[in-house]
Amino acid sequence: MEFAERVYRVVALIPEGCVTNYGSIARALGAPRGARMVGWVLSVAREDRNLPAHRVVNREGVLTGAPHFGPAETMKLLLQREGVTFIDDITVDFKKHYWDPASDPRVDGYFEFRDS
DNA sequence: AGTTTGACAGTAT
DNA sequence: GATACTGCCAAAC
Repeated sequence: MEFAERVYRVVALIPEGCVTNYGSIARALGAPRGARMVGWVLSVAREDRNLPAHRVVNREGVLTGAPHFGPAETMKLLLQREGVTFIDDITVDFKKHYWDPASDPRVDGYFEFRDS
C-alpha cells in the first residue's frame, strides 16, 4: 500500500474536536522519521477526499497548514466549530485536544499490509 | 542527474 | 528554556 494512502486512512480516523501532529501520524505508520512526508502528502491531497486534514497541526499546536485551506482563518474556523480551543490566533490548545493515532486500535491493522 | 524545497521533529548546544 | 543543526524522502525544476 502506498504511503499516501496510509496517511489518508489515519487522518480519516481523527475524532472530531481533536488534533494530532505530523510526527505521530508518521510513527503510527511505521515511519518514525517521516513527519515531513506526511506534511507533503497532505499538501498535495485534494479536498475531494473528505479528509479532516484541518485536525493535523505541528507539534507545537500551530496551524502551519492553514494557507492550504483557501482563505486565511478557514482552518481555524473549522476547528473552532468542532470545539477546539485556541491559545492564540494560530495555535490550538494542543495538550487538551491531542489524539495519538497509535493509541487507536484501528490503526494497528495498517502495519499488516504495508509495503509495495 | 544534482539541487532545492517543503503542512516536521528529535537531538544537541 | 531557546535556538541551531540534522535526518527525512518525494516532487518539481
